[in-house]
Amino acid sequence: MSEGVEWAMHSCLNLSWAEPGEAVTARRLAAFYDLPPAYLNKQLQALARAGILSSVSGPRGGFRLNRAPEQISLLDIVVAIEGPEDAFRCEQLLRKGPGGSDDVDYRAHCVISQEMRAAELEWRRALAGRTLADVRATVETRFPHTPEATRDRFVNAPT
Amino acid sequence: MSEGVEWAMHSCLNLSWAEPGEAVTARRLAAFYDLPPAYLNKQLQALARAGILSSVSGPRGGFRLNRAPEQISLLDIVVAIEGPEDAFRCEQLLRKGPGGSDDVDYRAHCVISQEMRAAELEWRRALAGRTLADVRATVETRFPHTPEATRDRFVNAPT
DNA sequence: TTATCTTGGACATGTAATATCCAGAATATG
DNA sequence: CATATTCTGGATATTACATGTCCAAGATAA
Ligand code: SF4
Ligand code: SF4
Repeated sequence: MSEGVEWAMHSCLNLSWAEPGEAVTARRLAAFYDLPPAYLNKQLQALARAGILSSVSGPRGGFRLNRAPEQISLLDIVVAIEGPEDAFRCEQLLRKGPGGSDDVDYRAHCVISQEMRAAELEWRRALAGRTLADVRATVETRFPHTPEATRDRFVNAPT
Repeated sequence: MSEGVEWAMHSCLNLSWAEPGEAVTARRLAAFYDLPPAYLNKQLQALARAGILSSVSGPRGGFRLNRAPEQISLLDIVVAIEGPEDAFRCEQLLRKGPGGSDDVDYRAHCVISQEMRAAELEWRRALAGRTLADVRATVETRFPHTPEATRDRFVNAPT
């Protein structure tokens, strides 16, 4: 899994603590963890294309959450960055095996493929059941100062 | 996930149909799906190191299953090839965040990390619950000629 | 009008997966 | 014993992809 998923998770979480209606620059989000701004910007664009963030050009522009944190599942974020493909790659080996044919889609019949897909489905189900709001609530319970500290950092950006 | 997982799954499955006590050459296993023999050999070595296969040097040597198919879970195979690391990489971003410290292991505290780990645990649980014997039984039900065809291919190797 | 900021493409870099090769060790067979 | 076979493991090459940078164009607040 690409590192961008972790960046996206943290950026979305931080955005959920921004002042309502305020957009945050890619530069400021990157400065938060000393990440490469241009590259993080690409991840934010992907989140925007997925409808998780909305973007605003120009001065006072930046990114903000496009939905309520209750409506953003962790799976949404993962899929926005990683794409919808399964991690297990079925290259349809059976086509080259005995009695294999190019005309058959073995992904539909192959038992191995089905088992691997079933397992990934469990993974997706777990991620789909947790939202950004869940994560935010847990963090706020454990570290009550985090929302204020995050907003502070948005205002007094070091870079 | 690396392609070797798929190769390993198929090779273990094919080995489960070999004559009992008979070892199968890496070359023959590779010829099955026209895979690069030297590279597949590396995957088979990994399976052997993991105790899933046993290897025999010399003439009439090769690989065979080291345990009954009922004792080989799909997770065993995946871990043997991919390693035990989680797919989600926690780079401990919080260390560079506000109030971060190099002395703290944030993987233990971070909510994001915990959620991602919980999801992967579901994935592992699903894979650990299915064995090579399950897969083999399903294949034999759907395609009864497969065991015989596989043994045939072991004997009359094209390459 | 100007400075800011996103967009998206082009491009450079780095790293890991993929693939090949070879010398050495093990071993069945004659 | 001699030989052919096969695994072992390290070195190396190749390729694919993730990572990172840069720039020109468009949008917009002030
Ligand atoms: S058996 Fe399954 S995993 Fe293997 S090639 Fe066929 S569809 Fe793919
Ligand atoms: S919040 Fe979690 S995922 Fe992010 S850096 Fe900390 S431990 Fe890692």
